[in-house]
Amino acid sequence: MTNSGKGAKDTDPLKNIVAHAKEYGFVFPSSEIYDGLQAVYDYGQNGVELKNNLKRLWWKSMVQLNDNVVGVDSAIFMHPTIWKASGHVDSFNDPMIDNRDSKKRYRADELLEARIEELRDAGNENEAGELAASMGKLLESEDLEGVRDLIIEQGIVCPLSGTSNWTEVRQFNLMFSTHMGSVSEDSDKVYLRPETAQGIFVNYLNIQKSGRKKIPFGIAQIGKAFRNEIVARQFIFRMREFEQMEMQFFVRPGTEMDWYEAWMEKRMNWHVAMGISKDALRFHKHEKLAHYANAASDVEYNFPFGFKEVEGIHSRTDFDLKNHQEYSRKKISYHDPETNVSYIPYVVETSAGLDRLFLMTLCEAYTHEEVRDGDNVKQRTYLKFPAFLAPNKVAVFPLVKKDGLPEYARNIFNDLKMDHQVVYEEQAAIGKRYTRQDLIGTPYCITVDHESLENGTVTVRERDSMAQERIALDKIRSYVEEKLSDRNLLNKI
RNA sequence: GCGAGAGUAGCUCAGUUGGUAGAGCACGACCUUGCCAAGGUCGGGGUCGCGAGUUCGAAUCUCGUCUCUCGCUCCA
Repeated sequence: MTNSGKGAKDTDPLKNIVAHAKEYGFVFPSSEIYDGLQAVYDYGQNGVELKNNLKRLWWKSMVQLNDNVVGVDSAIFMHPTIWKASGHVDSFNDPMIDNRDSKKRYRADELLEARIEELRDAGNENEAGELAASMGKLLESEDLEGVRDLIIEQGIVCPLSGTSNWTEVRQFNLMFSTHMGSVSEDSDKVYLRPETAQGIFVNYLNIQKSGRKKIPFGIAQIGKAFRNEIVARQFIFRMREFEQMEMQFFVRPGTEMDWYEAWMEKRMNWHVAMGISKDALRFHKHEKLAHYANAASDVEYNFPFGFKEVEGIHSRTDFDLKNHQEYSRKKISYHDPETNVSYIPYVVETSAGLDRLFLMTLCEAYTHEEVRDGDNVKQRTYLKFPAFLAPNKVAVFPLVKKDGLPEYARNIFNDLKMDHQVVYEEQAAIGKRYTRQDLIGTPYCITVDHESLENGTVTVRERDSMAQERIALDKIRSYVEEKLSDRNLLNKI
């Protein structure tokens, strides 16, 4: 059935995955009955389970299994000055203007800057100064119409089309803002955080002191962040509201490159442990570094639309803590008992996009293959999640809906659901029920048949191989426990 | 935001030159079968993305609008 329909659907794997995600309760467009909201998505009944499992395994790997990493959960609203200290206020606000003929978009201030440079080169120092002054004034007062008038007045043309057929100037503010308090005034303006990292930095002192942490140590956080992207596309890859899983590791200056390398390796191992094939993963080293970093690499996954970033490992130096010390005027230095020296710690960050990990997991799991059944060739679609990530761990079926099999199966279901996310189903033929579970990636199906009533055994059917084995009733709980364990995998990271 | 394409049932799609909607699958009930989506009977579900206009009459023509896809653009 998946192969019917338009050719375009078959040649675009992402389309199949998006359709599958919606049809089987993983991801829905937000507010869909109101025609949706661009670049916002909701996680459905199966999606939320998968997402929670990813969070749990990240947290376990980062916090529970690292003696020197602790967690935090900071608020989304933060003091507005934090975003000045972090550099977001300056670099997330740009006035943009489009040329209608070339369809090219430019930063309005950069067009004027270029003009000022021209004037300077031509020796018109006075004119250049005047222009710079009026531009500064207009930008300061956010007079965007004035900026446009100035561009036209200066006869600035698009280098491509050579025309001055400009649209109006629009302010692209990548941070969402709202007002705190019921009276809207500029002084009450607060932002929805564009990253979770700052919530860690501003709590550094609290945690270091209350937890008596010694460097090196890390603080981990999972939480929502918001960016008003100009264009948000590619399903849940780039959303306006997204969830980050970040860890900031505080180290002695000069040791940051060792930690940077160590965390790169650890994080890559984690992705592999989550069932992602090594061939589909790679590091991308940043050549052009952001203002805060002295080294940066991305973990990239080979999505249907190419290798794209899923996690960044950045050496952030002391940029953030130093700026917070300056803006807050609170001393943020650490006295190192080993070296007897005080310093502002350096930071190595691991920053994963949870929604991107979700999409990566889904892409990796989505399997469509042809299965021989005698002379027939059948299509089979299933989600090959590792068992510990699957939304539902086990499905319990009675082979038929009579002869006391449903009651027997329900007892097993009621027992297993105390420890795991388990589903029970008795509708439709057994084969159809197996297929339904394949489509949402349930790794094990337990079926109660007539033999169960006689000798107290049930069949366990494994999703990928479709192979069945008989298990005694009193062994089921430990059997499932062992199959779902992440112990051996996380141990190796 | 610009350009191009698209929007009919949960999904995939029909719907002929305008005459107020169909199929398959899915879903529900009952019967039958009983280990890999394929039996039978019956049934629920759509103001054809939304809003105007033309017309006696619009899923179909026109305009606007929203959403999606692709390409530009942007991307800590």
